[in-house]
Amino acid sequence: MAKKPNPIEKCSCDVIHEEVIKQVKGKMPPEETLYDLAELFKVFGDSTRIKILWALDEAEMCVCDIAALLNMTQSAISHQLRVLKQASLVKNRKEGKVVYYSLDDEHVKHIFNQGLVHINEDD
Amino acid sequence: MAKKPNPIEKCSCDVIHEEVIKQVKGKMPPEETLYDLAELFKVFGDSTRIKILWALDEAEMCVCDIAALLNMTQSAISHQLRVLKQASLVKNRKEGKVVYYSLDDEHVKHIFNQGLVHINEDD
DNA sequence: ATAACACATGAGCAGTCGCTCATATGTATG
DNA sequence: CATACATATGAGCGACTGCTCATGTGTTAT
Repeated sequence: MAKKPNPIEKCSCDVIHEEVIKQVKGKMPPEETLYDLAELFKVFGDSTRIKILWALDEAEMCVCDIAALLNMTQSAISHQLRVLKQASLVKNRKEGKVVYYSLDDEHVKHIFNQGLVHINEDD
Repeated sequence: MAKKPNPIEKCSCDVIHEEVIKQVKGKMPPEETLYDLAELFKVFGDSTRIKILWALDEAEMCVCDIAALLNMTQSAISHQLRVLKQASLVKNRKEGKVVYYSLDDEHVKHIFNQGLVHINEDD
């Protein structure tokens, strides 16, 4: 088998299964979709935010309540709520001085549950 | 209303809804579960790993194939495959010099799909 | 207006992450 | 044996993250 010059820049090794690569490449979703997906999971990738989301799934709460529940500073919670809001995962309503947060997506629990299924497998 | 000393250390503000906090606290899963869940989503929170998982869902591939497909170095891919394997998301089999990777969890696509549902909502 | 309070936000810092580069490991081949 | 090749891995670097601390904003009460 004659050695061909590697057609792909960054990979120093020879391409072994060109057909497979071509086939898979055709089935991959657009870059942007995969990027957005990663960005979403990045938001879930922090235990503080997971706790906040889990708590808000149980009840609407104000910033101070969440801070007390998780035994963290108001500032830390506020920063995280900002991240969650930018990801369209939580919404808020204002009542005087108090801002109440709640979930803005009914899929959050579904995503959590799928994750738990993986965790609870024996490995 | 008499001001009570704040019973919780880290929160400087008054607890406004003690009943709600107590109720939600009772329904929260154990710390460790929420931490593990965050650790799992942290693995999904990188577009390179998302691409690898998506590709492996289409076909079993060797390290070199994946590197070529994603136009990245073999080293970068190898490092990421290590992370994915530690998370029990991929498995591998060795055939001579070549190591073939494939998905080790049929739930991966379900988790992705739930994420996509969120992304595709209007916001 | 002044004070008190709930919350938001910017700066800064320690820790983490994902890559590159060099090199090590392991396997087939001459 | 030496060589070539597929992969793994450690060190190191720049970028990012999640917190703290100080302060700003907006609302209510006196």
